[in-house]
Amino acid sequence: MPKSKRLMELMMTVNRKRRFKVQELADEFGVSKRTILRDLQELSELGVPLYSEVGPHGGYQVVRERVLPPIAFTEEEAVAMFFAVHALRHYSSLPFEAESASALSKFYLHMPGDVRDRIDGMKHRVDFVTPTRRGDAPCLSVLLDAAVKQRVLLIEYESKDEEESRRRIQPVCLYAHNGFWYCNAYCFLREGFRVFRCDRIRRAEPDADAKPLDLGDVRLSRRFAAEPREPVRLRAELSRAGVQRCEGELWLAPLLRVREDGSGLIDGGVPRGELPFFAEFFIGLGSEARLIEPAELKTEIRRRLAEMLERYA
Amino acid sequence: MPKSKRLMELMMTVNRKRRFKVQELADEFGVSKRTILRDLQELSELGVPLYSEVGPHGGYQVVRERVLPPIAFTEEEAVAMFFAVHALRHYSSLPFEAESASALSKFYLHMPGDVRDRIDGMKHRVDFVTPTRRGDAPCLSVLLDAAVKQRVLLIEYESKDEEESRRRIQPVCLYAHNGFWYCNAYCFLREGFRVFRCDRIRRAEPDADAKPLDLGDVRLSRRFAAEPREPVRLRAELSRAGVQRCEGELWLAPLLRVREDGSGLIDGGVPRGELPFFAEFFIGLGSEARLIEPAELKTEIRRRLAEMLERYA
DNA sequence: ATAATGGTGACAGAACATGTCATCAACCCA
DNA sequence: TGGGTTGATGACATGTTCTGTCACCATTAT
Repeated sequence: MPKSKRLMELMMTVNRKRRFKVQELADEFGVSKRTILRDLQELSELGVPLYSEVGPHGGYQVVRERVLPPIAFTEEEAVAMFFAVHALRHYSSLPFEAESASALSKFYLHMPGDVRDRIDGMKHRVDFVTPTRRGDAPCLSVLLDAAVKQRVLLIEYESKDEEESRRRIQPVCLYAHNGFWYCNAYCFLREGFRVFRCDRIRRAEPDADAKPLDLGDVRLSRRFAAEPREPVRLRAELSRAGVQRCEGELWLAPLLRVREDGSGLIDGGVPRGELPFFAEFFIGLGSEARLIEPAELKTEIRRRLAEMLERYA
Repeated sequence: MPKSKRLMELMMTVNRKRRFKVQELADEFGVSKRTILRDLQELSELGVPLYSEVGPHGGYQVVRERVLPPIAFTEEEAVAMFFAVHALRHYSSLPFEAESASALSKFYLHMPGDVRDRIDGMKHRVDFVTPTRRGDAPCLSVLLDAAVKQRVLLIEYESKDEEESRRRIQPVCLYAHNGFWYCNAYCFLREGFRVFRCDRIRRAEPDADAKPLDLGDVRLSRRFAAEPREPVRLRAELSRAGVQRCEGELWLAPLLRVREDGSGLIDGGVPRGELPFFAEFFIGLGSEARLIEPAELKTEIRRRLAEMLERYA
């Protein structure tokens, strides 16, 4: 086998088995220990973070992150990666922030000057508008990791009404909406699914003792929702423009039905406690929505409208 | 020079000068033509898209995109790239869509199985909510390109009121907001800066004849705005919650002032034609905003509130 | 102490890369 | 048409690099 190919395969092998001995690889590749040693040194020079210990039970290790074999990207692909990461820059906290930065700087370093200019030019010409929020969400990575691996976390949460509580949760998924990060999770304290705002989670750490539930295929599906307490049936007709505005609201998705002609309707149970919120929401929709029930929501809306009329008198 | 190094340098050289002859490179690297030919063949096999023509004035070319020298990424960096691109998936049209996809598939191919699993797991666990809109914006790449290079485009635009028009524009910047793409541009027809919704731009092609203006440092700055026709002074007080909601609205940014305590005010000129829109907006803000002037906006708001009261009676 | 492990240097021989040459095939231009 | 330019390919001797072997050192767990 030519040396170049061997180096590639060596890199892959080394990444697969994170610990190994020189003799092992020598046998595997059918070359001498000496050659493997020389190869490993070259890999080191190429950036693979190798670490070795002598003595019995010693051996080589790939330290920290494993490395992918070198990949040749086209300039356009590199630009696309810049674009994608650039698009997210308004999110104050993101998982993988450091990693994106280091990946981009690798691209940047290997790029000829004119492509750099192109990218620098683009940075000022394109943007994704997202409301910038003050709140940092320091625990995002922990939450995401727990969601992927389905582990239980012990968190300190400061809820809307500023009560602080400690509870065990098992994250299901994370989503960013309107500048905030939210986490859908099973809450062992409330014994049901709840949504947490990530910037209100002060601390989060894995709870190794707690047994995770089998949440099977509960995932990102938007139909995921807590069973409301004291449910009230909400029904409303939406014009086409009304549908468009409602489609942007994640929490509304389970209730929303869109007809072929673009109009639609809202139908489903909502917790009675949320009625004030819905009042505001329907006022915002103006004449794009026609509320059918519940009557008490109509009353609330009338009350607010009257109040506003007075303010604007 | 060892062969491996020579191949690297050859790749860079070949990328710099997009057209070259074998003899040139042979002289430059101090090896024979035969060797260069063999090397070029290897580069080809490594994925560099080379194309050659025989005969006088023939020679080699790097076809289509140029290729970066192979870069070794860590697994975490690859995952970060997946994350960034995944975040954008709800945008139905994006510049560099194809390129992102091909870059990701390169990462994916070179990844050991467990990382693939991790990424596949993550895909269902994290999301960025953006309203999905129906309208495609087929011309995004052209617009972005024109913005970066400051070229004039000839576009067919279908404005709100469904009039179709052809006009020359010089794009300044692009931004995505709330699921739609917008393009700030100087409009030669209206002789001023205008904002175009990209999905309403049916066609766009470079107009080589037209002389671009020197728009110098007009860039993404949010303060960029057309001088309103028939300006009317708009003033309003905002509570803290009101400020938070207004911060999400790009078009409002030039008028918005935030105080230290989190409250704020809106102050500035707006076109009279936009008043109906503002009426709706202020109704949506409910009691989080207190409108000071203009009086005619107050009247309009009262009218709408009364109308809604009637609807909800 | 002993054995297991990594690390280094020297050197002959094996494997590979290179240069030279010959030949062919397109293609342009006069 | 013919001569010049350029790429493409094969053969082979030669030169360079890579590899295996061996000898030896250093470190450390048992």
